[in-house]
Amino acid sequence: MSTPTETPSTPSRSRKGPTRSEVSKAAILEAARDEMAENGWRGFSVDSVAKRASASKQTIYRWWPSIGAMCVDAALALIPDAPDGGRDPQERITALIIPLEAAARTGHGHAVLRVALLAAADDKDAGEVWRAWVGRDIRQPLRMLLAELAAKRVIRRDFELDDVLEQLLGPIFHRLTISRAPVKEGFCAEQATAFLRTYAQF
Amino acid sequence: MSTPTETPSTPSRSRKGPTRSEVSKAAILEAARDEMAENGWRGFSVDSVAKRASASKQTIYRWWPSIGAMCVDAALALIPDAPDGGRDPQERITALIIPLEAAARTGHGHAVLRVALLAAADDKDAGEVWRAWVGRDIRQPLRMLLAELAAKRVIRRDFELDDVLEQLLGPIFHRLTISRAPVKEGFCAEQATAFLRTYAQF
Amino acid sequence: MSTPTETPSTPSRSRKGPTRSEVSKAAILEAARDEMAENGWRGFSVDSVAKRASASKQTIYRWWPSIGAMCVDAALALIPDAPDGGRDPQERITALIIPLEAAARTGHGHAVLRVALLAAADDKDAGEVWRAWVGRDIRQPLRMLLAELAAKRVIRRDFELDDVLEQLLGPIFHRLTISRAPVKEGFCAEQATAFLRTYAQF
Amino acid sequence: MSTPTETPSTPSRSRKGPTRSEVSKAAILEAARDEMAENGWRGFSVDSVAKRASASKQTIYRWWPSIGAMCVDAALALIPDAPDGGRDPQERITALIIPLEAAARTGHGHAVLRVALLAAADDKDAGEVWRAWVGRDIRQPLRMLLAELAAKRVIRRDFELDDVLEQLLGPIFHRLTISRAPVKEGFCAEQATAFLRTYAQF
DNA sequence: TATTAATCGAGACGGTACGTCGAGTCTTTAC
DNA sequence: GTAAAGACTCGACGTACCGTCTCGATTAATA
Repeated sequence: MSTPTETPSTPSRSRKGPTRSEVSKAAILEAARDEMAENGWRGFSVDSVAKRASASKQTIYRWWPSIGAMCVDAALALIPDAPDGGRDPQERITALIIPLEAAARTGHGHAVLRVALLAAADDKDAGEVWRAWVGRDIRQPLRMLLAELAAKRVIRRDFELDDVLEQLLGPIFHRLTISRAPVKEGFCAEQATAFLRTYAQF
Repeated sequence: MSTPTETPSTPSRSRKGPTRSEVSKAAILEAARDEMAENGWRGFSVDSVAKRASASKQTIYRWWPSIGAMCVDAALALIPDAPDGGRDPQERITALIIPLEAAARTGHGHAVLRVALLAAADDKDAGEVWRAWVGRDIRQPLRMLLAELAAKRVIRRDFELDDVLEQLLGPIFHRLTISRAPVKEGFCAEQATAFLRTYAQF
Repeated sequence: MSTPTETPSTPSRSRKGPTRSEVSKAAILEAARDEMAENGWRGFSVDSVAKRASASKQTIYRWWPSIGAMCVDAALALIPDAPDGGRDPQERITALIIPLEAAARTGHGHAVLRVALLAAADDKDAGEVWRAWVGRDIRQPLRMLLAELAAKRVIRRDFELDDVLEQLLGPIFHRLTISRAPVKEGFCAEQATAFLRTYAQF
Repeated sequence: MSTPTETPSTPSRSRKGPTRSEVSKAAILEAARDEMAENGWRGFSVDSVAKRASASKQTIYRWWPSIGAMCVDAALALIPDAPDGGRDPQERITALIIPLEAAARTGHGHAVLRVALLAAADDKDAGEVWRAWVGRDIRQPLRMLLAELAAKRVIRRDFELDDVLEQLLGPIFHRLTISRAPVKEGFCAEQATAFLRTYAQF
């Protein structure tokens, strides 16, 4: 996992009354994933999630700013942490995006990720949650890595970080959403290879 | 345009009653594009389109199997025909995908294409319409072109057609949907260049 | 039958083209009766009648001012002519209303009459058609008969014709519509008897 | 009034969430009466009632099994309780049915009652609601009264309760629905008189 | 220990939209 | 000229959800 929503860093617990029920939260996210996989984004409904999780709609609206944000959260919970990449440039780039491949290859992860991407593209709040996660877990480490590779003259310097991000993520997103084809093992490694060939220092 | 909806193979007026009103069809697609740009995919409503087009919902459901299919049709009408590519391999590849760039750079084309992509990813019928268009206007010509380039030893032979398609289309789709950044002029040309570098014959 | 709508008395056949198709009319009324019996008044639809009769909706609207009027026509076609009443006052009164009883006791006549009454009560045109028929076939003969009976001192003179009509017709209409109980043989005779007892000359 | 809708046999607030909004209920019935008077039965629409009452359609369907049942409820709310009849047989019979006359003579009561009767005749649920009310407020007291009068030899014994009911109610229903004539004061008293003359013990 | 504030489930509420059906009109082809 | 076929706009159907609100029950810090 990657701590998608900020847990409020345990702020001294000053309020009266009961605190947030983590068991409710988990049940809601679990139910949300099932509903996402079954009904897609437009067919997704808060009522169904609440009923399936035996939760109240109010509880959902209390903790997420929009249902799209909840969908993204539910999907992010499926994405494992990035592994250590070793020393090889291709492996280090692959390591940044392979958690997505891993999530897409487990259970209904493919469908859940698809709906999360649709939510991020269609809903303001969901988009912010998604881009915040990508920024922290992929974009920022990628920026460091590319700077290092450029300094070592492994790759050229004339690239736009966001263009690279799109070339690395675009293909897998296309596969998850439009073509819906299964994500083969090694798919992300291929993208990393393609990137290095494209930007290789000649 | 690229004749998105099939013209009926029997052009001769054989049935009795009245025929499809082309005025209505145009008004509906126009209204659909406006609604798509304004409200996104989940916020898109048939009622609004019908009202804006002064059309009946029945008329919409009569001619499209689902609202998603109509959205894809509405977007496809924005995409111009592919230009002639000349002789240069990079230009010939670019020519296949540049109509998408052109559509994304005109008026509300960016938003309309985004919603069409979301519809294609979220709705079965819409996905079929979209993939049918891609298959005819991009995938099939691309297959021919790649076979020719491989025969001339410009590119390697060990590629999967669908992987290439995803590498060419994925980045622009990501930009249209997730990052929502404007599509710069020459964006598609860059993808073609990247592809040729990746698959260059060494 | 009682010639509910005026057939134009075979007027010289001067126009071109085919004249009104009597076979169409019969099919429409037959289909209408079936639909009335199956779906009631609020559930009755012109589309269904047209489809069942293999007729065009236009044909229906061409010949009846409203669907209610058509329903009343369809029901009136079920009502036989009044029999000759003989000399007995009770029998003569019974004879005026017994056609309704007869119609209500055949096939789906009960349901058809119910819907016709609902149409007559709910639709302006239907009401006029119904009241025209009642006026000609019941009210007018009843007026003559009551005048004769009053002259012979069989009944009192202080009655309102319309009150009498309501006392004679109200019970059978109530049975057809609200209670939906079967109309027993002799039901109308009982009403006639009750009327004579009520207005008997003492 | 006569408590048309069943008060729930469990008066104690046992369930969790909110209870039925009586404000909404009153607004809906009021709006329904207006719509009934304006548009009749076939022209009556739930959408219009909801809009006029500033209520949601869902709220209507939550509490009534059908729109017809709601129409009957709306009309029953106009009918006052039966007065005390005194000792005179004619007055005691009149007292049972005079609430209908009273309702029919106030404001748009005539039209509202008409539509309620049409609903009761055309819609299963509405018919049940109507017959339940008639059974409790008219038929049952009438049965007791007639038994008493028969025991006192005021009337004959050979009558069918439902036939009597039809003779008492049929005329006023005919007037409300088919003839649409105003209900004169004393109309119900006349029916009671007619009944007593008809069934008088000779 | 009692009070109090926040949480939770359940679900009613006013609304908007769904996809279908029907009304009444109009247009086209067949006879 | 009449009829079948059926497309058209418009409006209503009964259902599903949205996001908000209210209710009784529960839970934990405060008094």
